[in-house]
Amino acid sequence: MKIATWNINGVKARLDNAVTWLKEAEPDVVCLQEIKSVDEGFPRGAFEDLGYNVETHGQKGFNGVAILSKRKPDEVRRGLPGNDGDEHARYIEADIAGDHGVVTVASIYLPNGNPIGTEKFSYKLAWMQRLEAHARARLAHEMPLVLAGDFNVIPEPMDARRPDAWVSDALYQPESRAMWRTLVALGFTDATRACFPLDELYTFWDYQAGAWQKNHGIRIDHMLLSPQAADRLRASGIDKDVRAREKPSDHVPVWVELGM
DNA sequence: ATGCCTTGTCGCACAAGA
Repeated sequence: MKIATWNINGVKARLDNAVTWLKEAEPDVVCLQEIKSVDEGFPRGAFEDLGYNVETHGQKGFNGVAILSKRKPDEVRRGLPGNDGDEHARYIEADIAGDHGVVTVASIYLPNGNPIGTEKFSYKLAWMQRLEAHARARLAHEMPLVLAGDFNVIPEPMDARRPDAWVSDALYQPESRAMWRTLVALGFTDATRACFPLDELYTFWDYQAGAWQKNHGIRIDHMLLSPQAADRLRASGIDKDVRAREKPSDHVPVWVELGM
């Protein structure tokens, strides 16, 4: 089973790009972030024509997440538990059957948190604490679980071409990175890094200042595998070439192949 | 130091992104 995640930065603006990539990559499950659409406005027909079931958790104008799945999910849950007053659409998870068991897949759009020192940064850290609590509860089931998405965290210096350029950024703050480590230490495997321990891996290049041309990238899109999912890890990759196409997202797809 | 681009919005500039 191939599972992918991609922050597409606007599903309507990226529709042609997304269809092209889906036909090439042929993932069984796709987690999307920043769909920037309400549920009713999501162009579901274009994805259904490719054989996908479409589950969205959208909102107007910004944020919004979705899960596309070749097999119809057994169950779908929307929103990250822990704060009923949180209006941001940043979390959706689905139980999806493979040929050998069920995997729970979450599409995550973790808050950016900039600028630091504001309520945006405290919202990010609070959201990460809620994610940790939810992940801890899910791990207790001891089932295959994949947390996939735009985590908006640069885990290590090697995950940025120019780490010094990010020292004042919410993505690279000690608190953000510590929360990331706490989450991973619950028992997750960072799939892409596990497959390529020493490689230069980036998933985002800013639109501005020629970041792509200068390879001024960062790795912030991640796939965390529970022990039961990690046992089945066959391969992982980053579809970097998507960034060089016409009208690209500033993020590129990341994927894992699980033997299930 | 700031903006650099891009998307979406009851657009005609601005918020949000990272």
